[in-house]
Amino acid sequence: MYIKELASAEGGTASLQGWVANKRESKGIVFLVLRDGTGFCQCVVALDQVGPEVFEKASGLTMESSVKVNGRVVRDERQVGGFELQADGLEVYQVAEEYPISKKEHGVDFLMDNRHLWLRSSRQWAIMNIRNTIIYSIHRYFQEQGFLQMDAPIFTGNACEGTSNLFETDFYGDPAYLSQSGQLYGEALAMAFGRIYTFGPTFRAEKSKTRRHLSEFWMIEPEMAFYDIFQNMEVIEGMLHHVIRDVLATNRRELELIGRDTAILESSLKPFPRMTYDEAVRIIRGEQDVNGVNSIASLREELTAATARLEAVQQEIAEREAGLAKPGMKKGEIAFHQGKILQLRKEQDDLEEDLRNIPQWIESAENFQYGNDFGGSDETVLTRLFDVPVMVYDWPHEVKAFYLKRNPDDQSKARGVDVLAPEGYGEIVGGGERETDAEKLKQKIVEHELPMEAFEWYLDLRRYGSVPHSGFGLGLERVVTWICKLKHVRESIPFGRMYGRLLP
RNA sequence: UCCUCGAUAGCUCAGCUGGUUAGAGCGAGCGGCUGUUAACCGCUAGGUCGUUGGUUCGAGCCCAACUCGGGGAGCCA
Repeated sequence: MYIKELASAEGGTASLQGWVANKRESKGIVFLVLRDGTGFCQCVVALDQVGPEVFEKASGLTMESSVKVNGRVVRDERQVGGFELQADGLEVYQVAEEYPISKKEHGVDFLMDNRHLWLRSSRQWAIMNIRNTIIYSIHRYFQEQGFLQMDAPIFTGNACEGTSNLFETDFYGDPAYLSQSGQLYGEALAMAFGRIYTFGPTFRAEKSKTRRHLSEFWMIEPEMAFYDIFQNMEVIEGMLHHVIRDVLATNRRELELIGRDTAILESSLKPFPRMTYDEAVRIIRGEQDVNGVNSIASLREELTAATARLEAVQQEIAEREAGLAKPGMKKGEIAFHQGKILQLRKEQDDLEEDLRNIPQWIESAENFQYGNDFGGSDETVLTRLFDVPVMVYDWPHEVKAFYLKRNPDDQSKARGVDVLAPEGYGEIVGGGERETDAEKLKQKIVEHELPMEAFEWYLDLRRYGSVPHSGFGLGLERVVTWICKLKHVRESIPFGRMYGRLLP
């Protein structure tokens, strides 16, 4: 039986197999928190119930020891899953060696070195369950509408958008690259099957060390024949609504466990604001307000607030340290204050980071040059003003990919669309309507100095029955990161690959 | 590639303007306690202060280079 199914055995008996996630012990009673992958359940081993032999075994268990526990299923509202198991039998598979991950806090580097074990912790369990819901939800959304899931190759001979950030490998003596996008293949598939989506790994050899970059990540790339950019936006919004609704419906417990405030997720079920690049620029520069809020003014307010908070935090740290310096404090009290100080120092670090960042955001927002692509700070400045993802379309064609169609009414704009997640998460989707004219494409390929011969097959798509079509790419990990409100993408994927991280 | 912050016990951190035997909590081991939720209380063990070189009577602390890591810029999903 699995922990998830305990409700069906209430009042009866159950046999659980799993790992010891936590243990607390008193004379005559041992509390084992068992973890089996489907959930967590406290098992109570009482000396007078099981006898000295079994009790001795329970008492000798270490963290992450593997066991089988038989017992009575009792409802107990104090427990996470709502049930506990009152043991009458215990079988030990293995008494684990000293487990490196303790119940206290750890640093990122240590945890990443132990990622294979870190995944067992409740927070990671919750995140991975949400990731699973998101993946399943995306498949369901497209499958139910009749899209075909198709796979683009991972080895590619040509670069989709330039070669600078590609991983090069050896393909029987010829250079080959790991795919940085399946999009061009997606377009070929859409011309064959109408509406398709790819769902696969993508590789970017960017030496970026930021909280939103991975070298290997999973991308969903739908491509639809006969769709224009506005229909494309409908699909993006529909898909994200579907995903958010599914996560809210199936992962309430997990969201609570990781402390995710669901208010913004609920409000993201509203229609997403759609604005042109021009309008977004006016908002970033503070020339246009959003619901009465001005970007620059609100940044200034935040800067003031952060400065005041930092002073308060520093003062509290000083006070608590002074208190600790005095003799005669009880051990528990000392531990309490030390814990507080640790928390405050973390907050201090975060505030200091804000104080470094915000002035830069203000500067870059005030001096934003019309015609440029948005940087990370510009996205933050814009999305802070919304509680839903924002869709920005019609970008200056110079900053966007060669395959995007121009706005027929304004040739300076390309029909690309970026979806920017709120709360500072930035770009989660990039897409647009594709150029249909072979000659215009050729011209762009020349301008971008791309090897024409590698794109001949792509140009064929415009020679034989060219049609309007659109699509987009969704970064799975960025969506997981936003929905779970994680500080870093590395927690959104089982084994993240990024600059400086290849093991485990 | 650039900017910025950091590296002290198994883990998370403290260590004042350079000063003699480097501290705490957690974890581990032992003991105590029938209901705990990061349980609690007592005791014990545990350190070549990232590496190399320099300054100094004296370096965990100052300087330089390197290595590794955090955050950011660029680039992007």
